[in-house]
Amino acid sequence: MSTVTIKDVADYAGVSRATVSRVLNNNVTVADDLRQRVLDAAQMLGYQPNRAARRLRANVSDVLGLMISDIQNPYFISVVRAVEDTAYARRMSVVLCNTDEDPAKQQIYLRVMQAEGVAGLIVSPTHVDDGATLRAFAQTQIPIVLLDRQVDNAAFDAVVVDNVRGAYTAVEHLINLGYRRIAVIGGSPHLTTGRERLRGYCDALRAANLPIEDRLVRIGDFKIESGYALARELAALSHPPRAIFVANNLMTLGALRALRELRVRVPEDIALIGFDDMPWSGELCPPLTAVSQPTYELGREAVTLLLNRLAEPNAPFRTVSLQTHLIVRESCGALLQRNQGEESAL
Amino acid sequence: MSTVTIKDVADYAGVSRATVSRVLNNNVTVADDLRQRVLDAAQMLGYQPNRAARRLRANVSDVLGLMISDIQNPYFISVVRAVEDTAYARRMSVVLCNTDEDPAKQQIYLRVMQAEGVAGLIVSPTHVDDGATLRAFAQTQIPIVLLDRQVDNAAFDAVVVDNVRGAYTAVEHLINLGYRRIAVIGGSPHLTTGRERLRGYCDALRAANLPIEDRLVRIGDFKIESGYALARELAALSHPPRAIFVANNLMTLGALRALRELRVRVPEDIALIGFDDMPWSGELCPPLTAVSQPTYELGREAVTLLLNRLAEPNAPFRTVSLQTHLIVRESCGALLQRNQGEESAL
DNA sequence: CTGAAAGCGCTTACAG
DNA sequence: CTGAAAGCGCTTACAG
Repeated sequence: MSTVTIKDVADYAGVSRATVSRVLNNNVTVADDLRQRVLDAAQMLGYQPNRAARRLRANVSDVLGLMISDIQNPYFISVVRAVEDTAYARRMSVVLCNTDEDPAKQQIYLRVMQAEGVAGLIVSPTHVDDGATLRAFAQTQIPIVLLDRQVDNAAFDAVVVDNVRGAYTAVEHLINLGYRRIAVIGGSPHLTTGRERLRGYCDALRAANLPIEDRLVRIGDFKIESGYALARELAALSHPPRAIFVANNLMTLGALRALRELRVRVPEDIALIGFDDMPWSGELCPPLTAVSQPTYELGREAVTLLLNRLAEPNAPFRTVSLQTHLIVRESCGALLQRNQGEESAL
Repeated sequence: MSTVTIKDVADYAGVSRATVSRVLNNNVTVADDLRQRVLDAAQMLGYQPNRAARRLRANVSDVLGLMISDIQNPYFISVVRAVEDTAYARRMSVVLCNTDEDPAKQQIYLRVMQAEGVAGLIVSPTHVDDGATLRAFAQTQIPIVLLDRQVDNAAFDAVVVDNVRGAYTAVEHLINLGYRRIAVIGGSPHLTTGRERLRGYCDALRAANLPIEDRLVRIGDFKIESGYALARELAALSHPPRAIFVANNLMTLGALRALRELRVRVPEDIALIGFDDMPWSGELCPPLTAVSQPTYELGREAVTLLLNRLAEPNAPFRTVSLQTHLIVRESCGALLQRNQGEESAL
């Protein structure tokens, strides 16, 4: 298994290195017997073309860059898995980095990716203002596809979810259940996901002619701790909400912890719906009603967009928007037995 | 941001390309003024050495391969995060792949990693019998460090956890709580983790002079579904166990789901302790008592071992074994109020 | 259809 | 201490 090069294969097959290369990248016609000899030799010797050399010479790369903004988030895990699977099927590798929601780190990684010679980049940007940075990077001719979040003032291929509608549906569900005082724990306002899910919340209240109360609108940063802190604040209100819509999975986990500690019963005292489903959402306490994103499809679609872009560099940019769906379990109170009188008090 | 090469820097600084290279890899003395000119020029032009070229020529690589056996498992997420962080601090990138517990896929990825020219490899092997495969790979001079699992008949650097002791502690805890009929849902017997955690279970029972009952020993495959199926089987026994030790996080989640569906109360009817803690284990239903692994340290230590190996290729192989600790919450029944009479019936 | 040769962007003996 | 040159393993015009 010590390194066998194209020269070894050429010698073994009795042809030139050019011919070996041609056969293996089969873009051009090679006589059948030569082709066969080369294939046999490569097989025999266990030849594996050196990717670094290939990349250097041909400006052709088999590696995909994946820049995730928070690798601890279960949401992204599923995406990573999908990207990995899809890349594997195309015989590409993926180099992964975690920008940790930090624009500076993202900037550094962008340069690493360039130096690494990736064929293309899938990135969940750290900020709506990353447009300029990303556009500058795109000058290198390395295509970018945005994942999960969009960016202002710049056009890229993107795959996202219909956040407004997802949030709307969740809040509407609470309203239909009879809740009137519904709070929101929103996500980062410098992220499109944060903005859009908040919009969905507001739209749903307005559509039901319900007031939007300032004190019931709390903005966090999509991390566990902020969900925890904000849920505590809401529960401590003199006139606390009867339901909360939480804009992502991590904050939902934080909120659940806070309410547990406070001995606030979910859903009896306060109902909860979270954005993002997780494989174990049904085992949480209580089983979580959640807006489920098609994470696997998101990742797969991102790779597809990237590959299409590589094939057609000048095609118009395309945004693929996928729908979410609500999974109703117990935290929203849908299973609660209540009488009419009680309902009007929610 | 279009590509600037070493030639551009050399021209700009008025030196040869060799000098630029020397300054940037500062292994050799260069006159201070030249050095400064080069540094300025590089800074000025935003020079980023082409990694593919570097790898090709110098056989020096800045990329670490990370081969994970199940990227969906929250356990590995934390490890990935640690590896990523640590690599980043050393200015290295990581190329990730998911072998999906499949030896064939692992084999393919091994070749990809070689072609990719990684500096070294961190791998959680798919099977104790992967020794031969990995040893063959090691012929390429690319060092390997094993993570989480060991392999038979082959020596590598490795970072693992004391599984026997971790499992022992968990089962001992159950025994101390008064449980006598304790079942186990074990992991894959072709993995050292599966074997060792089972051993810990057996050791603890023996130490307490408790019998090991065949029907209370169920072996799964570390996936959710097997935890689910096996928990159902145990609960359906004519004389079901009063406590279960589950050998990993995913199977624990499956067991929780099964018991919920069966309306078996945890811990009142059957107590549960799982191997592996998760950030949201406290929010599960009920809050989970678990054997916590120092996942972040595991990942960090793996990178350290790899870097040491790169620096000293002939040092003796080293296995770093980290300790786990038990986090007591509610699923084990520690918080249950019981009287003496009841205890003797467990 | 096939081979000899140039060259991708680096690093590193080899001279001086 | 510094530069000219060779060469890492490929691919791709350029001839034939």
